Amino acid sequence: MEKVITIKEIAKRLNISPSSVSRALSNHKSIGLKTKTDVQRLAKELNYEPNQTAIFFQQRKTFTIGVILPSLSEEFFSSAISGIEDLANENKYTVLMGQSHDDVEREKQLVDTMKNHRVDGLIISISKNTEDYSHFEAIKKFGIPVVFFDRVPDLKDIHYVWCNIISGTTQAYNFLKELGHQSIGMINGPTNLLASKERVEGYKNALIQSNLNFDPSLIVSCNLSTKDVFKATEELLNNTNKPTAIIAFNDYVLLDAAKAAAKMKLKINKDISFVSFAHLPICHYAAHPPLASVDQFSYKQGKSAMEIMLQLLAKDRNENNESYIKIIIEPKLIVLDNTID
Amino acid sequence: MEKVITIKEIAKRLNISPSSVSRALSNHKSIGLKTKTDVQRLAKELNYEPNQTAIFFQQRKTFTIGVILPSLSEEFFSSAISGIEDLANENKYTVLMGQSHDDVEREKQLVDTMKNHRVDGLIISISKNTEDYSHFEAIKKFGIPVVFFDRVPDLKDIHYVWCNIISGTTQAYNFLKELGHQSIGMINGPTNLLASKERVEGYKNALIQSNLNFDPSLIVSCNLSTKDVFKATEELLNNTNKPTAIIAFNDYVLLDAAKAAAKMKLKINKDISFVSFAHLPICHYAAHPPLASVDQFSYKQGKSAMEIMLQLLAKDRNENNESYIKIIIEPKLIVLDNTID
DNA sequence: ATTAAATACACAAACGTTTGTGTGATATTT
DNA sequence: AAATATCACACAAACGTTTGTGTATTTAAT
Repeated sequence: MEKVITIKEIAKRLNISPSSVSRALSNHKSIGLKTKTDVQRLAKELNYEPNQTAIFFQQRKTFTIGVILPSLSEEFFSSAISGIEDLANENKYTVLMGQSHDDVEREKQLVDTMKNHRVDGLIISISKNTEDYSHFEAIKKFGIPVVFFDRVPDLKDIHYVWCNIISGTTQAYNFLKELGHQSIGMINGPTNLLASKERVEGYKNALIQSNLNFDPSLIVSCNLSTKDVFKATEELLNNTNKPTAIIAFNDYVLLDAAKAAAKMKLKINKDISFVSFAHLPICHYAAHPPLASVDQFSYKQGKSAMEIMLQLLAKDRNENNESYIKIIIEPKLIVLDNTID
Repeated sequence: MEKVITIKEIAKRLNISPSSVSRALSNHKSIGLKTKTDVQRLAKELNYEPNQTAIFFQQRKTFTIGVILPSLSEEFFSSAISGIEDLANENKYTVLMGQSHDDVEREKQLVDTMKNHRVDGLIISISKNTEDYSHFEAIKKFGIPVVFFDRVPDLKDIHYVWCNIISGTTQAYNFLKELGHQSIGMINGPTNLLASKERVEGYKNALIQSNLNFDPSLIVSCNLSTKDVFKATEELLNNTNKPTAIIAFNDYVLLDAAKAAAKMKLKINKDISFVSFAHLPICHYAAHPPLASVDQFSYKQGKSAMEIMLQLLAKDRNENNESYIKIIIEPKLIVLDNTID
């Protein structure tokens, strides 16, 4: 544990002032060539490392982006954070990460921590139970820009990245319809999520396009837990208007739903077919893969969120930012090659 | 964007000194009751938030733990980081996260960033290609403790958490042997990884226990990519001493290996059986699940790494820490219930 | 030769907080 | 009543860096 080298120390050893050392290191023109090389040589020799905490403090900027998401174990989010991180790193930013685990209290506490750490910005995908948004207001008032992605609150005055679930669901529906399915069910997510609302909207849109009537019993909601998915699947399959195909909220839901269907002695892809959302790698290894999965481009969503953030960061803090940046990403239905290999 | 409230500002408004405000806020005994309540009331009213960057700087402590891992998309690591984060949060620490993507240069750069950010400690699972450890030496010299986990360099003078792969592999071998398998192959990972070396050791141990001879052709290495796994699988299955069971480096390798075997018209779990490592949830949904998977308790590994870190952080920085903490976690072979449902 | 401009540096303040020390005013002890 | 202890606060320094301003010395321009 050697003594940590500071600018002051270098200054003392060379008998010059700290300000000159600072300027020499940053190649300021007002420093003479000899002094410059002297300083730079000694700095390297002593293994000088600038104390970022001092710089952060002095510059009122931490080059840190807070990222809060529900859970990294969902591949969607781990992929999204990669998008954020990659772009962040390219721009000298680092990621301060926190998982809410869909716990509102923890989310609030994390926002608070981020605020105290003086992150330069916050990118967040909210917990599925979050309905009070005051903690975001608080951090915004503090001058820290907030960008939402994927799990976005239903508010007007926010920046966000959002995948066009409506069109994705319509695509999914039409895909199944063209395969000849007449009765198409849907296992949806928690009703308070915009993601769920838009799936319903996309579903209905497809019906309207085809001049079909809406049967509410074909859509069931669940809280995404395995148990609830099982229940939802059974409910759908026992429905009087029994679907021959189901649109699952995402790939995880699909896996459980297919399992449930198999347990009911149904042949997957024969008696009952599935389409889901996310298009995770697991689709290619699953016992019961979906016919297709709607790719929501998680990496791109993360990257886009960071793009918005960089724009906001470039802005003058005092500008009146009455405008909000919203990026809509078009999802893509990926038909899987399920030639069982 | 209101003016940010500082201690100085509060002091000015109350006509007292900043030091008194500071002490009042931290409930120092030398401050009178009236002043204390006055300060605390005004602080709340003005929405005062302590500037952590200033505190970090002043206290030479950031309450931030750097975590570098190869890739969050591997569930093993996303689970491990959850273990780290949970324990960190309980102790007022936050996680600064970075992914190396198995790129040595990026790993080095991340270590450097962490160093500059003055993280209080670094927890890392190294890239699979890392063979030069000088960047870790550098950050250690800087007084920042480093704890390794799972992907650990083969060095003596380090703190680490490590899963007893040797015993795990022996367990896996014996499990297959008791099922009657005579010729058991192994698809191993990159040879420079300790994880790979120990798998070989565990494999050999099992042989010795059973008084069997070692056939080197039954172990093939791969770089974990899908393509390489396919190649390795084919090599094993075309071997003159053809295995009836294969121990895969991990569940991802298993998925590709099973796919490769299926492509070769082999019946999984009949012509060829698998055991793997990690025991990811995907095992329960896979088209070709392994008979068993060795759980390496990733969450626990992460948590243990953070435990070591907390111990190191509690130590006096100037103590001579010639002792190194090593935690070995016993893995557990989980036999899967593959009654196809 | 005189003045102006450029060079190369030093000085000092500031960022917001914590903490050691100093100091009057009460309160307590003898 | 004098000496001492306690209280409640103010003052100042420090953490390491950046940056605006001041100032000798040198160089260039007239």
